[in-house]
Amino acid sequence: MNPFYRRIYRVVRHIPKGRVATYGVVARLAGRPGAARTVGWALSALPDEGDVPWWRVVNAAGRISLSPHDHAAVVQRALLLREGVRFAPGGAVNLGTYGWPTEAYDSVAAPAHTRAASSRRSRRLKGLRT
DNA sequence: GCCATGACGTTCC
DNA sequence: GGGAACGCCATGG
Repeated sequence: MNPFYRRIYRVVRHIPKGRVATYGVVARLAGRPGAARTVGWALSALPDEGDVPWWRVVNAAGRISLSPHDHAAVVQRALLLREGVRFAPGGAVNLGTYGWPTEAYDSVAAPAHTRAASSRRSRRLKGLRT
C-alpha cells in the first residue's frame, strides 16, 4: 500500500466526530492536492473492519458522492446523522458548519461554484454520441 | 507502456 | 443555477 493511502486514511481518522471533510481537503492534507479522485479510490478499497470513518468524507458540494440508492450511501447518511450532522434541503451538508478542518473552509467560507456535480460523466457519453 | 475508468474539483459557457 | 469540458492522480486491463 502506498504512503498516500496511509496518509489519506490517517487524515480521515483525524476527522472529528460530527464533522465532515471533502475529498479535495483530504487529498491536500494527505500531501497530494488535486488527488481528490485518488482519495475516493482509496476509500473504495477500504476494508469494512477498518477504523477509518470514511462516511465523514463528502464531495466539495457537501453531498454524498455515491448514488442515493447505493447501500453505502444510505449507511453514510445514517452514520452522519447519528453523529449529529444535519443535511440541508437537497441532501447537502453545510461545510461552513461541519466542514473540517474549519480553517480550510473559513478562508473560502463557501466554495465558489460548488454546484458543479455532474461533469466528466458526460464525457463518456460524448464518445458514444455521434 | 498506453488506454480507459473512477466515492472528485474547478472553470467556462 | 445547470450542464459540459478539462485537469489531476492512482489503478486495472
